[in-house]
Amino acid sequence: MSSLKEDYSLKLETLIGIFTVDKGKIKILMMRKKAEPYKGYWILPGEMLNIKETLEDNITNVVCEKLGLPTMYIEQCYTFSNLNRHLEERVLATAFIGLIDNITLVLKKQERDDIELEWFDINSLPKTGYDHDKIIHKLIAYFKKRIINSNILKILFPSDFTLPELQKIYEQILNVNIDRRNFRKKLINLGYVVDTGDVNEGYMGRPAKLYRFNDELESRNLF
Amino acid sequence: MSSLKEDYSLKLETLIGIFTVDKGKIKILMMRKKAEPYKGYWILPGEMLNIKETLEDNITNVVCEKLGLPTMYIEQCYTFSNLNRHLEERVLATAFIGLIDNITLVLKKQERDDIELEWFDINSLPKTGYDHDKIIHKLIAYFKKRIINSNILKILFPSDFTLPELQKIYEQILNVNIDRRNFRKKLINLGYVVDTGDVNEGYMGRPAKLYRFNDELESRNLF
DNA sequence: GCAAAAGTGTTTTCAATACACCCATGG
DNA sequence: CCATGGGTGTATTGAAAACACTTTTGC
Repeated sequence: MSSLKEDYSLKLETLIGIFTVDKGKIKILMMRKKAEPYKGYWILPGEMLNIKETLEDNITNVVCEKLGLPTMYIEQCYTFSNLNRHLEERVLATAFIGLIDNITLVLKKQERDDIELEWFDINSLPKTGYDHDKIIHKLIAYFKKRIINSNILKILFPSDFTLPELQKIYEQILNVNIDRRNFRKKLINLGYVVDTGDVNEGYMGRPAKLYRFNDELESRNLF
Repeated sequence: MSSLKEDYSLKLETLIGIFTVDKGKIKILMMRKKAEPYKGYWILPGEMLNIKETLEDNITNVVCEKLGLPTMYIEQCYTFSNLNRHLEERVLATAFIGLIDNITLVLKKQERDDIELEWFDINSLPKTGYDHDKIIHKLIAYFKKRIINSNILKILFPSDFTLPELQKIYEQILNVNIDRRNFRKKLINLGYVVDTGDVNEGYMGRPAKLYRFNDELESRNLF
């Protein structure tokens, strides 16, 4: 009977794909594994779930304590339960996405010696350990879907972004080209973005006007 | 050290909210609990996850073996990890939605003595055990969101449904009234539904034409 | 013939699309 | 002055929304 009871005893880890936007590119944060197995491979940050904490507390702790990042917007995405995820024991994984804007990220920047972190463009991912490749792709698909059918893009674009920047992100996510004039017309005429009156100087070409999202508008699908 | 190891050992159960549409109403299947705790209360069907199975295998098994229902469309929704979900031990729960059309359901109908099942209108739910009330509401919200931004409504409406039926579901989900003429125009003109040529006789009033979804059309948000 | 429920058409408004030239800055 | 990148306007098409009367059946 005690072996039967043992049959229901599992381990569960958390994993998080943290996304940001930098110079028109969507990036995800990965961590380099320092020990075997998969030494030198890149993995998603995460931690084994302790019996005394919730998944959400655990992942918040991973973000703030382990990674040294600011508190950020987090959503649960999926729980992976393949039998052979880990080599020695049965470990399930609940995966999250986290969103942080690049400005906050740079302000908070604090290097840590004990972990090696790097931001990868979601179109050129490194060699990953475990089943993280599969998980990352699910997280990216989830991220894209959420950008399209919610207004969480606001989180990645705090005040003072340019419309060409925003357009690049939509083009990557929808995998289409958008006409610049029609894009501007849509966002401005429908009241989604508001001109701040400032411009983005110091780059090549004509300076771009800076905008912010209009928080008073209810969310709806733009594309 | 062995107590530290114990700290990461958890139990995880599956739960499923099975949805169907019957006479223009959205229903969810619940099970009456036969033993303490929460004896006599209604709960979502589910099962403790065994160390040797995946979540998906487990929940498929719950549907087919435990409930005696046909194989159906299932999606994972969320993993709940509150500390006090169960009274005695720590049990997490991964919740799923299942969709089945009423025709298939009636054909497969097989009564079982050992479990008491009942379909509840999602607007008049019974008294539930554990934290299932919270879980059901999350499942309903997820279900509604998926109906809106995917084409899974097709699963609930196999060939030969009427447009007034379909409209009622949209009205419940969107919580708005839709003009009958505009509704028909949209679905028919955009090619989403196809007239089968048959009509729905034997009810009060003028018989309704029967339609089926056009499978060749790619999914998009209709509302 | 009446109650119940379903079917139908027109007009107006607004968003979607397609498309080409000018403007402001840095070097 | 030129290269780079950003900003702007118009015309056409198609869908969204508003709106009231007629048709078919069961009883």
